[in-house]
Amino acid sequence: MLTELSSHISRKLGPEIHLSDVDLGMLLGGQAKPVFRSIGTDIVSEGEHNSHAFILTSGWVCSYKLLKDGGRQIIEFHVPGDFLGLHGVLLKNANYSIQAITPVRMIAIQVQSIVDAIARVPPLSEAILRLAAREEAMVVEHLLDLGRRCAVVRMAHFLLELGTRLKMVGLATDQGYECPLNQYLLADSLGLTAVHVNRVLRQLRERNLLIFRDGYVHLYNRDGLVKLASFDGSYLEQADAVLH
Amino acid sequence: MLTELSSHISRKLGPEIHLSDVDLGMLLGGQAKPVFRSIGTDIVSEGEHNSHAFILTSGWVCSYKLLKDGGRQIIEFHVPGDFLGLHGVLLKNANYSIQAITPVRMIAIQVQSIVDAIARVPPLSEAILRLAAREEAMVVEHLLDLGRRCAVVRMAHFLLELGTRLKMVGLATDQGYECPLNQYLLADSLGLTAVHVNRVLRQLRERNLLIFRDGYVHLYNRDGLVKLASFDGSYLEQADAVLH
DNA sequence: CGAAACGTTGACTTGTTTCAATAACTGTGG
DNA sequence: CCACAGTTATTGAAACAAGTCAACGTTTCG
Repeated sequence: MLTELSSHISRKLGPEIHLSDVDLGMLLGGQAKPVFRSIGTDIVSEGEHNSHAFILTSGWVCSYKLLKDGGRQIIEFHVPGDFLGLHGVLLKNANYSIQAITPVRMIAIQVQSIVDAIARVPPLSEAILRLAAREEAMVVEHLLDLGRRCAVVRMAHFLLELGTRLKMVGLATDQGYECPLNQYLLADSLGLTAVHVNRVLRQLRERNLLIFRDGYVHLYNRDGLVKLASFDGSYLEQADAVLH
Repeated sequence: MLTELSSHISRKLGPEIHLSDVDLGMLLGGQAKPVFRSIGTDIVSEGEHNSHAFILTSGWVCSYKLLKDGGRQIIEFHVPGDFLGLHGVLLKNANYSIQAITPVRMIAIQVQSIVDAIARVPPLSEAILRLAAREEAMVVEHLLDLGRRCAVVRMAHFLLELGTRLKMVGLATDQGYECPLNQYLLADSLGLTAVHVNRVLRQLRERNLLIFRDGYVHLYNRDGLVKLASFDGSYLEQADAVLH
């Protein structure tokens, strides 16, 4: 049990921070419950306070907010290895929801374990702070997408970021990756309509940059995409670095 | 010295978390240096690692990112009482810059003090985690602005949020507040052009909702604005609440 | 087989940008 | 005290990106 968890956390925290099994035991409070959720299920609901955070071990989820007009904005997609729901623990009420978009397997971590661990295990408190910083760095990058990039560039940047994150956990290569997102999810994430997402994907295909078909993103011309999107993925890695 | 700092931190952390002067001393590592910056000066520069974080005691600053095409996206504006530059301390390299937009006075805090304090003072580590969570909540709200709201609603929501935050530190009333932002800064923040910002402000004025003139935001019809923008500022407050 | 979900395409509308010009205001040096 | 440059605000007209509405094709699954 600890071994599995250890591999996921270690992957996130990078080579410089090593948490002993004792530290992990502290985090878990002696129990690592695996939990399962089916497609469409809410893992965290906006407005509720949560008693658990999660480490995603398989499947994809998204964090999102609903708008008064019925619209939805997806904040981030999360892939295996990601730490979920910390905001629902740290804030009195979660300010956004998290939903499974494929069948999902996670490890649940009790709030009290987290609080105790932060207080008692210095390397862990640093590690969790860094996760929070990295999380914000990703949201900030997403914000740039919406504020200052046109739809085609936005899509290219988004799919490159996703590929980079998946590669970090062994779920992608430079050539491409499996991706369970449909055009409605992409639209909600990029602040576009599904119709326009379709047109944008066609454009990228016709320009021989990438092909997104049958749940697979094929990065046909990765260099061209990187150039088009001015993509620099260093913000994804630096959070795992040492403090000095 | 400690008294001044204490009032600012306490205001941020809310009534439920009390940091003793001993805790604050730990945070400061025995020295609270006041520092000053003039308009346009960068306080944190993207790509650099920082040795200090700051508490803003007077003036306004903004965090932003520059784009390859010369454009700029402002991530947040910060007002007195705000904690700045934590990302430049926690990450190996800051992933966005921070700049003074008025003359600014801050208190500098050494990295090592923060690290030590997190390790040694449990309530402080919780407090800083909450600040991080609140910070992300604000960025998330901003993301909604850009992704799913039209320009007029975006502006209304933005100015209401700003008013709410300023009121929390005694710099605004329900009627309005002093605001040193020009239309170029607003444009960079909202992902619009300055020209369109001008038109949007005119529209809000002609609808008798608010008047933004001569550095003062007059919330002429606050209820109308709240309705227009579906504004709910609870995400600004909840981060300061107790854990249970 | 039929229904539901997802993808694709076209025609039209709308919000926002771009370009351009002018006005008001601020601070500076002669 | 005025002339001047630099910054900010304002407005109009044309161009463009993305949204909306609508229809149809394709796949999946019970």
